[in-house]
Amino acid sequence: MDTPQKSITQIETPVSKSRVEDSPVFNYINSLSPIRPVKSIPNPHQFSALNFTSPPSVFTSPHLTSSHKESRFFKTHHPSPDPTIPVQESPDDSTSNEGAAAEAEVTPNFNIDASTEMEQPHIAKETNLDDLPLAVSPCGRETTGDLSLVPYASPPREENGEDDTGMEMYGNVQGKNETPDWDRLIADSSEFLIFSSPNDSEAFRCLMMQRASPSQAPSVMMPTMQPGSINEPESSIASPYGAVSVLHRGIRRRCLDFEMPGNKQTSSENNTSACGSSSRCVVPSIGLHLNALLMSTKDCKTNNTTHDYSCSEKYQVGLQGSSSTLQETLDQTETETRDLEDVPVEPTLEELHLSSPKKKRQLEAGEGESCKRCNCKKSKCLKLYCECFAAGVYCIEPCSCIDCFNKPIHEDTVLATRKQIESRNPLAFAPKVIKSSDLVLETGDDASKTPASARHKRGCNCKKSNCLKKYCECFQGGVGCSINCRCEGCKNAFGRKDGSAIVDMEAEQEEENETSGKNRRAKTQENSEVYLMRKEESSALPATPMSVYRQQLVQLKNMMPPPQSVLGVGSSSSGMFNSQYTRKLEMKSLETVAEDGAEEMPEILSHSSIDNVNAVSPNGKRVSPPHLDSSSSGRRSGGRKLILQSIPTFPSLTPQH
DNA sequence: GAGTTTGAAACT
DNA sequence: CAGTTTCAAACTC
Repeated sequence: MDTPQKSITQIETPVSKSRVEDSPVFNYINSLSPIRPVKSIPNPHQFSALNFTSPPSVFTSPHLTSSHKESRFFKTHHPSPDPTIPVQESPDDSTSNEGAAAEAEVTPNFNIDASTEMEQPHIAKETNLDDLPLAVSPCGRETTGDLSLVPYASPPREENGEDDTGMEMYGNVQGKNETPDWDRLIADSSEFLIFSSPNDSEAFRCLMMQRASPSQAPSVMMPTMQPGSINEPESSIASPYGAVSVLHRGIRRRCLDFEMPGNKQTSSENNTSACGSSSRCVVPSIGLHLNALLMSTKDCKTNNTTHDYSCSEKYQVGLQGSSSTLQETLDQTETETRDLEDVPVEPTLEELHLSSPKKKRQLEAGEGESCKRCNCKKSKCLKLYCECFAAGVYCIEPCSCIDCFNKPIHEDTVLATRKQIESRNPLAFAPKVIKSSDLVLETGDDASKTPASARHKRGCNCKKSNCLKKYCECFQGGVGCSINCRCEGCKNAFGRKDGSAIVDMEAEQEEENETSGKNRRAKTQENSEVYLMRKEESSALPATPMSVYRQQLVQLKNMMPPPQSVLGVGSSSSGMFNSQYTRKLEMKSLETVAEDGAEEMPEILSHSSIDNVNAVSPNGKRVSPPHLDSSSSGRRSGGRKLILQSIPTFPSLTPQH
């Protein structure tokens, strides 16, 4: 509004002056004076570009650092939004209409430029700012690299707007209005700033776009979003920054992605629909999604109407963003995969979620007892003795614990205790079962040498159970014993310490011999479950959530779904992923990827290779290719194949629907 | 459901 | 790091 007036005035002014003074010199001067700004403008643009490339101090300060580093925690997101908002708001405030218009105008130009630079022309089609750069996002992961950058974002704009259109515009403006240009410039600059500094904004938007796409968003978004109703503001705000983090880290990205979309576009829809329709309202919270998931799945199942929400809310302890992410990712992935593949994989969800021993127990006990949980009496549920606590979940009604402090009410205590425990043992809450590839990286080759690809983190110490009962964590986790184990008389059906085959017939026979008919039968089931669990776990741990979950889903689908579900002992822990642990895994995964040359293939392969002892190289470094495994063990072959298939499909997951 | 067994977690 | 104690799950009856 102001700008037009100003421009008019300015334009007129020179004329009036010229009339008054008539002297050509004055005219020139006057004319020049207005021109100056115009000329200056181009410079400023460049300047701005430069400045923007390196996030301007003003803008930068707010979003910048925190976003990346804190990406894990949703909380982090909060700060970010503020910066962006103010920037955008400022223009809007001054000229709400103009600001919007300016953005709209800018974007198109930007799009064009972006398209050229970004290489994605189609993006331009999308009118929304978010869409433009983000459109690139489809790239999703790769986007990170591309988007990365601040530099990128800023320059394009400058070039685009300023060089071609921008200059022209300004030129035109000069003729018409000078001031308006400034306003635009400011607005543009603000936008630039926003985009550039956070870069993520683009990525974020990409994510948003992908997720947001009406078709997709709902399913995926739902879980995260729902809680959003409560957290909406946060999520929405956080999203952008989250996006950044997301870009950098797959897991978080997705989380962020999911969040993001919900926030912006579908938030309203999703929120309502999600929360309302899907019972699941996962608390945005932070962590302990596993439980939430578990709870949600089970409890929800038991009580359809029920509030997953309550469950999730109750149960999830905001321990770690990463973990939460995983969980969310799982849910989302599941939903997505379902949608995509149309295969009814209901069991999958359960299975996935059931990873924790508790769940197993629950299942074993019967679904009626679905909520059965810990029974702590002296630990106050603040020690790893407590399965709930160990799983990062709050205790709930079904728990028969006494003097329980593992409740939302005592969140502070829980977190503090958790921290303490983590300080003592950073991996205390990490999944107990780790896939061999990871182990290889971590421990060296030993682990890999052992029969199963997945291994217990620390190894068991069984002396009387022969690693044939759930007393044994390895057995419970469905993984074979490894060199790390100090067990005596190991007869682990999934793989002996000495390296015997995992689920070999021999092992089964031995088990059979040892166990009575009933027990045997139960065991076989158990084993199968454990087996599946183990796979899931092993895969899940290191791999990015998406890939893992995908694999799991595929496996589950293909593999005859065990009656109940695979309870992943490790899964519980997996839910707990520590940030550190997650980092490690990520790092490892990256390494593996580098080796293999494929991003997620390595992980998958490793997972697939679980069964093959032989597959593992003597060094234990790399696992043999999946096909070998398939040939080796008939049972799993299906799973492996599936896994392989899953890999390719993986990428598609995000965007679809 | 009570009691026993077991091995991890915690402590020293 | 090793030994001991504590703890709660797993198991048995």
